[in-house]
Amino acid sequence: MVEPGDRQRAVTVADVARRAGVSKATAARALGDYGAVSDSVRERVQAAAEELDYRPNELARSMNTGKSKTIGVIVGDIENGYFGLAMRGISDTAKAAGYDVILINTSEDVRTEIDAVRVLLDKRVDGLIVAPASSFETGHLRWVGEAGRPLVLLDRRVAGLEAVSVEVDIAPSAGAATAALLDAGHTRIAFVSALQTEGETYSDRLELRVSSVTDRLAGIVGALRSRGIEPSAELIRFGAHGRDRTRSIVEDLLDLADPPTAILASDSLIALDVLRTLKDRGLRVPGDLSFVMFDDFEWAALTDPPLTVVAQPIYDVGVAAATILLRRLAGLPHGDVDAHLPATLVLRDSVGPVPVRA
Amino acid sequence: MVEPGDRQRAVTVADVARRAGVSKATAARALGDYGAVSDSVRERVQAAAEELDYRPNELARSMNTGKSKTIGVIVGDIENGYFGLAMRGISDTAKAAGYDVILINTSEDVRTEIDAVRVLLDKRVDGLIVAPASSFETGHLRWVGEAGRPLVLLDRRVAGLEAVSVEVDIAPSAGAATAALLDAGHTRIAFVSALQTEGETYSDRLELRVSSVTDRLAGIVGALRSRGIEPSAELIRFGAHGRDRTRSIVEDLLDLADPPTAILASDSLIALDVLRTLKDRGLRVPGDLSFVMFDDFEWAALTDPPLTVVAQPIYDVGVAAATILLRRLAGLPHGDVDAHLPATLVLRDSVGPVPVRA
DNA sequence: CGCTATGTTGAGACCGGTCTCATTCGCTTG
DNA sequence: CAAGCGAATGAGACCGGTCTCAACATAGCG
Repeated sequence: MVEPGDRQRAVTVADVARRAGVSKATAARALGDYGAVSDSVRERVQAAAEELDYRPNELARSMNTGKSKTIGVIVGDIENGYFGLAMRGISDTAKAAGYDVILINTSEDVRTEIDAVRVLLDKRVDGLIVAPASSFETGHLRWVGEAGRPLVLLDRRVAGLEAVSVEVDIAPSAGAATAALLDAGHTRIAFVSALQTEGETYSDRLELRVSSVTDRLAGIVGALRSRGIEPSAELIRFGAHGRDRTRSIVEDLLDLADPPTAILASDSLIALDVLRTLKDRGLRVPGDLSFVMFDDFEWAALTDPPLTVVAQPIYDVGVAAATILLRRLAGLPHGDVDAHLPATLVLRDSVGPVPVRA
Repeated sequence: MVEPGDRQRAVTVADVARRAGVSKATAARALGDYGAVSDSVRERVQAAAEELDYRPNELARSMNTGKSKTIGVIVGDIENGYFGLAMRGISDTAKAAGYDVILINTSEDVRTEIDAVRVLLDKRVDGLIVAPASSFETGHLRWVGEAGRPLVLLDRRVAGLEAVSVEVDIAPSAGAATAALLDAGHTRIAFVSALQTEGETYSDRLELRVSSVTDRLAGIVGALRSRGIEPSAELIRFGAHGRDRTRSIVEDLLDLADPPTAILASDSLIALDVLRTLKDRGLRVPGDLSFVMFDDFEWAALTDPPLTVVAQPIYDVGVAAATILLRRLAGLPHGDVDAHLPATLVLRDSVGPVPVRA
């Protein structure tokens, strides 16, 4: 069936037209069903296309329609179940609308993100979904609008940018998680995040690069203060990216003169490393330390002990982001307002009473 | 800086050429640094490009170079940590070589996979990495070669296809896991896989659609037979995709007249559902049942009990697949032979002695 | 001083589609 | 029966790059 020669040159409309005995323009019309074509010609052209196994070159098509039927997605780390699930939501939604997805991973590095935006724009994606690594350095995000393409922010918002963001309304649940800890008698509550800051420790003035972390902290600090507890800078830690760094932060926390009796982990990757460190130190949860993780995955109910978590509707965040982008691409109304999905506190067994000091 | 008018029309080489006072051809040469251009002109053109903030249209470039600097990846489910990690390996490797990645998810559905191949080929990706949903229905995989593009198979092989595959050499470890179970005294060992078969139960004649499952089974059956145990069809179960189906399979297994005393889960998604079902039934691992999971993730060491697993170098599989593809694209030698990466059995606490029958 | 080798440059074809415009044809209508 | 109209079709421009080829300039050489 397939001759060795086939593989080189692709079949074009011109080939189909020649075979059907019509002009290129007519063949294109019959194939793309636009304009007027007589039934007989249409059939003849379609038959020719069939015989030649014609496949349109989407690149060429994109070039003069200006549309590529592709959306770009830029995230910090697909390996993180959070983005994996969101990606799935985006991907499913996009596919249903006939769009494809180009994924770029930034490792939460702004430089990489800048390159990614450039590349995707150069490739003429129709729109972009970005989980920005920084809400400060956002010049490249502006390029998207300047190129006339819609942008939807995932999980994080950026002030002063004409882009809709889809976020999880995490502060209330962060507050609820903290309240649960407070109710159990904890007052020394630590928070560990992967976010990189410029070596600064927490204070009211500290502005964070990532809104989703800011929100977590706002919820936690709010709950603390409502019980008259002033957040302690030594218990709020950033820079826990990678196993080693997380480990040393946790070690550091445990070696404090007045160590925390509870830890909140900003995401599941950190949570795993924190738990592993605790385990290595022979500390039991919740016997020696209480623990809460942001994000819920199926394994969180199967750990020892099952983890109390702040569950986020991540898949739906992806779906919402893609839906808004797709609506904008279709010229449909989309509310033009940031979307907020609710998070919920799921109580399991990793929160317990404060241990009696030895 | 940015006028409202900017956003519509993109700056082209022609614009840059006009501004620099040279021809389009010369401007293109200066920008793409090919051909010969005098230093003065080069500088002038580059300055003009800078001022106009010129960005090349990659679509146009791709169209006549025939290269898109993009590779397509088709997997069953990115949500599955297995593919998530492999994707990360592919993505990292591709990016380092200046390639982008288009990802399509098939939900292990062959029809979707066929469409995906078509779409990606139409988009003129330079090469494809596919984890084929079926080793029987492979006509569409042939298209890739017919279109003159390299194809690398991920995790699964397909007979009679001119494509290199990158796999994990899983049979030996599957055998070792089974042997560990046998050593602990188990003889009723069940295997649960998500693979869809045509309603058939296991027999020697049953041919499976996915080689990685075939290999797991080969290792298991081999170990069993070497101890004189004939595999029992009622203990080898397929179709465990989705929580409900997995649950009913496990329930079914447990309700057998002679139920298994150990279960091997073909991947982490299934493992989670199996464990949850056991937990709901009030069964303890390894007290009541021993358990082994294929794939290792950080949480597997933190469950109750820590899981004995067959660890696979998944990230490296992704890296290897991308590396081979990239080498073929660069016209470099790549060995042209399937790559096999080793798996290892990691003993933790989910395997114990056979419980004494009540 | 004439001739060739080398380096620069511009004009324009080309990739494979889409789309505008002019032309031709058949049919209706006064 | 001629004018008028819409449908069908072909020719060719266009998208924004790459690349070939010819023209031209300068320099080196005998």
